[in-house]
Amino acid sequence: MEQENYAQRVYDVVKKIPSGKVMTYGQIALYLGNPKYARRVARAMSHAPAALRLPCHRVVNAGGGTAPGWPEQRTLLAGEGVAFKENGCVDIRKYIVKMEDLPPNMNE
DNA sequence: AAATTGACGGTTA
DNA sequence: GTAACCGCCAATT
Repeated sequence: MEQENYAQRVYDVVKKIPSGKVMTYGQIALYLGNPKYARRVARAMSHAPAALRLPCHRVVNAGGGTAPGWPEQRTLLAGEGVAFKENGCVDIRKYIVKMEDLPPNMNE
């Protein structure tokens, strides 16, 4: 199970997401060099150990929809200052942040 | 080895 | 602007 190396990259990026901002799985996947690895990132998050303190609550899908089975994610984001639409989706248009805006990765 | 599922994305209708 | 379909990759059964 060495593939977790990829998940590690995801964790590293997610860890750098600033408060009050959000990122999409596709954006992270693209950053890792694979535009269609969105699902892989999602799966990695589901397996993401809480010990890593990953702010996975700042990670949402392309539609700004929060993770199913994890309703408190919205509460966490709300605590970060992120606004939500009536449909329960995050205003990614306003809170999305690019990895270019994140601190430099000194892993590669 | 094959089939099914899943914290998804993008395109077409 | 919303709804539905297909496509992608990996892990699990």
